[in-house]
Amino acid sequence: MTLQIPLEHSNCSDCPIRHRAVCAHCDGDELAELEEIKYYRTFEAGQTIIWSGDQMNFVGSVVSGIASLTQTMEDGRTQMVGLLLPSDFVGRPGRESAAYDVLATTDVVMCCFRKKPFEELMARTPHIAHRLLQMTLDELDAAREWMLVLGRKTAREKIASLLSIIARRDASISKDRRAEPIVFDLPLTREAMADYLGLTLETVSRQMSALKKDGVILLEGKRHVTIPDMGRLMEEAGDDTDGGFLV
Amino acid sequence: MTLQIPLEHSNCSDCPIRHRAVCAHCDGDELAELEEIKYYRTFEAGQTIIWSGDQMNFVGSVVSGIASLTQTMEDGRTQMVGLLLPSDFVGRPGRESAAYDVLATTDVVMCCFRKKPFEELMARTPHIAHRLLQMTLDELDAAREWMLVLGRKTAREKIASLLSIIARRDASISKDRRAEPIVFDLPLTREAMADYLGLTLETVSRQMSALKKDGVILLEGKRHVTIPDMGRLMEEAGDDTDGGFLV
DNA sequence: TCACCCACTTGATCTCGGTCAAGGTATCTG
DNA sequence: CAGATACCTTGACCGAGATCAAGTGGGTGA
Repeated sequence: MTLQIPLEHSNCSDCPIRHRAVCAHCDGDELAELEEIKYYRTFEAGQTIIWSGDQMNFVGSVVSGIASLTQTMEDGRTQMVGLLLPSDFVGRPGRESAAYDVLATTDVVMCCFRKKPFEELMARTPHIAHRLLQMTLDELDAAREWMLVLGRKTAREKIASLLSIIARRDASISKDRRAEPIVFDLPLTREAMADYLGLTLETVSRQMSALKKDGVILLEGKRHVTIPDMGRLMEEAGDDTDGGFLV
Repeated sequence: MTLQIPLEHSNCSDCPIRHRAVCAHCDGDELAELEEIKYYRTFEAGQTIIWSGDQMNFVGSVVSGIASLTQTMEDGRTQMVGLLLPSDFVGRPGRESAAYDVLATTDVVMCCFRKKPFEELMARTPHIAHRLLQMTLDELDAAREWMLVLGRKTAREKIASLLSIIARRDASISKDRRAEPIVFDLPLTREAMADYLGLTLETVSRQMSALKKDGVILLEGKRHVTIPDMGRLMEEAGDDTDGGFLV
């Protein structure tokens, strides 16, 4: 999903974008400049961070918590079009207004930069622009993989795909040994999963139960997931078995 | 979908990317350099232009014809994840291999640039990098709009959405008067439409017939479409009535 | 002119996931 | 502790779209 900074690198700063955009080619002036235009904001679970169509006066990245980009039709049908995990970037340099609602799915801390100065810095600093292009291309890849999920996969495959995406992101942070079970807490409600996958929450619930019954996943409570065999999960997702690990 | 250069500007050159990437801030040296690394390739309808996973040694843009980015699962289910119309850009600066199959839906002429020199030029030329970032953001927006279509719209709404996207692109090239009927030839087979929308070709056919019966569209033969009332079509698509024209 | 092909249409039937409805469980509050 | 609330599960039923199966029509080549 979108973008990710290995957390062990965040000692570079408590703000991921500094590492991603700047530290790779560290430059004291740029760091100082970023520091000046930087500020933090916190949001509670369920709060709307940005309304679609609003003027956007900042860009930034998620420090902790989960946010989502969602689109809503007049009759209330909603589709999540982006999932923002810690270290993901928010905002569109060069665009004045937001294209989607950004919702805090859990409590969220964001590190923000005032947009105008950030853009000016970007214009003067080729490697920041380059970094941003790479990040955007990553997001585009993620969106397109997601389109295959939405358009062609069954409900069971959709759930397996989502679990494997989350598991992969979690696992790659801690370790990439493939054989051992992967354990994590689901950061999404059943409803958020449904909005992600184009399903209803009832179907999500049923398929979670089915995957549990079949031993593909283990569930403790409603959110704590153990994946005993990642290969098995990826078969269920309809991906080739180890594609995700080779990316 | 994706990107578009008004065709009346193409007198700047027969190759769209020169206009998009360069001419806005014309510079003789850059133009000469692009000219050197440029070449044309033609493909027949049905041919695969690029295989997913292949080494990509060029970037470029579509001069004429329609190409599509598609993903295929092992069992043959396929989903189109990008539709490339004339003037759209192909390729991922900074990536070595292709992420999707690129198929020629009709006969296609591409204008290509050898990738290595193009990237070098890009590194030296901020406004090309900037242009590319804007194009990629546009594609990301298109992909996310498409995700709403795939995840939450009914078959009828999906067809109406596709027709309105194609009509809008066609219409904006010639004129943007809203009241008059819009006429165009569908560049896609029913099967390609199905792959675009996550449907079967039978469902596409049925919904086309239904829209015709209800007077939302007029059909002469199988491909020639007239849209008497664009607002009506957009209502059927579930979009707000004039959103598309305000973009 | 006929045979063939390809893209498309239409019909009959089936099925997956949506809808509606009832319960369950954990946490918080008065 | 009772009641409220938010989140989740499960069951019964239904319908939109998939699947399977003919059939149509226009274009091409022998």
